[in-house]
Amino acid sequence: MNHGIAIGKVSEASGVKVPTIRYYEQIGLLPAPPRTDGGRRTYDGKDTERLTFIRHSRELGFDIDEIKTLLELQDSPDQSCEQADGIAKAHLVEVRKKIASLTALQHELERMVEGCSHGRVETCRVIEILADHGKCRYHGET
Amino acid sequence: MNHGIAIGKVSEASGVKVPTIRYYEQIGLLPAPPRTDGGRRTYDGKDTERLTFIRHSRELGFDIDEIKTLLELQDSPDQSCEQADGIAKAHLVEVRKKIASLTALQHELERMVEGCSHGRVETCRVIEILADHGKCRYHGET
DNA sequence: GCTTGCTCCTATAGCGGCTAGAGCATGTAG
DNA sequence: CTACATGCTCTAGCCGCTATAGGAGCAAGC
Repeated sequence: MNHGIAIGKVSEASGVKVPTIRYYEQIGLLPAPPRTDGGRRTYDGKDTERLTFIRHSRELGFDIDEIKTLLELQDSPDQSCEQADGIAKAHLVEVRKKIASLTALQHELERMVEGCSHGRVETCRVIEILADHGKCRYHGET
Repeated sequence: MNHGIAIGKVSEASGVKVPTIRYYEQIGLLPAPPRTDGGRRTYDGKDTERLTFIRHSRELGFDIDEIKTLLELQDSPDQSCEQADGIAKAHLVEVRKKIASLTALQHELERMVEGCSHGRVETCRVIEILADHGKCRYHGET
């Protein structure tokens, strides 16, 4: 009888790399699964789902702590989804901020690159703007 | 006679924190300055400029290796600025990619949040999409 | 001179989220 | 039975800092 999915299979099915799965177990994001007599981890379908949830959440930029909360919420379906909503909304705000900041950064880089004389470093717009903060229009965060 | 600027002053002038300055020295981004008899670092105007250059470059998202190259270029003004140009251009490409990815992410998050019934977790769109990758339209990187 | 209190010093460890490598044990196909 | 893939643990490394501990230096006021 072959009960339980090996870590490699669960990795393939979920898209989470093997060492990352072990890391998630270590930090308590994924429960420690039962082991075979030989000491190998054996997973089931629930674990695969959980890992897929985690991977997807990470792709969407949620950090581990947020994912922990989201997973706990998923486990109690009768609770209000206010908290999940809140996490997503807060994250959306952060993403919008980052886009705004990166867009300003993009414009500044364009200005640098376009203004470049393609000559000697002495007259290079790129170096010039980096050296003199006053010549730069970007004052945000990356 | 008080020759040399103390690390605190250079920090204030450049906007780079004191431990970060020491860190930059450690990794060879900033040359080790002379010391007082008591063993304190003494900087000059050039160092302040260099640190400002570094800070500004970091704000624009360049990594330490790129900054090393840019600083070397700045020190040899007669060279062609092709390389500086290249670094800036490559970085611009990365920034544009990131913006595109974050914009897709933003839309997906909006869809999640807007679709939320604000009821129980069981019917929560946020949790639902995270659990089922197929329901998500975002398939990029953050 | 002496004390107060600020700045500075080194050295080490930690952050997040993994990833890589060493050196073994186990499971499986031919 | 043997080869080889896959698994195991443990440790260290990545980036760019930041924080903490435990001291030493130095200027100003008394």
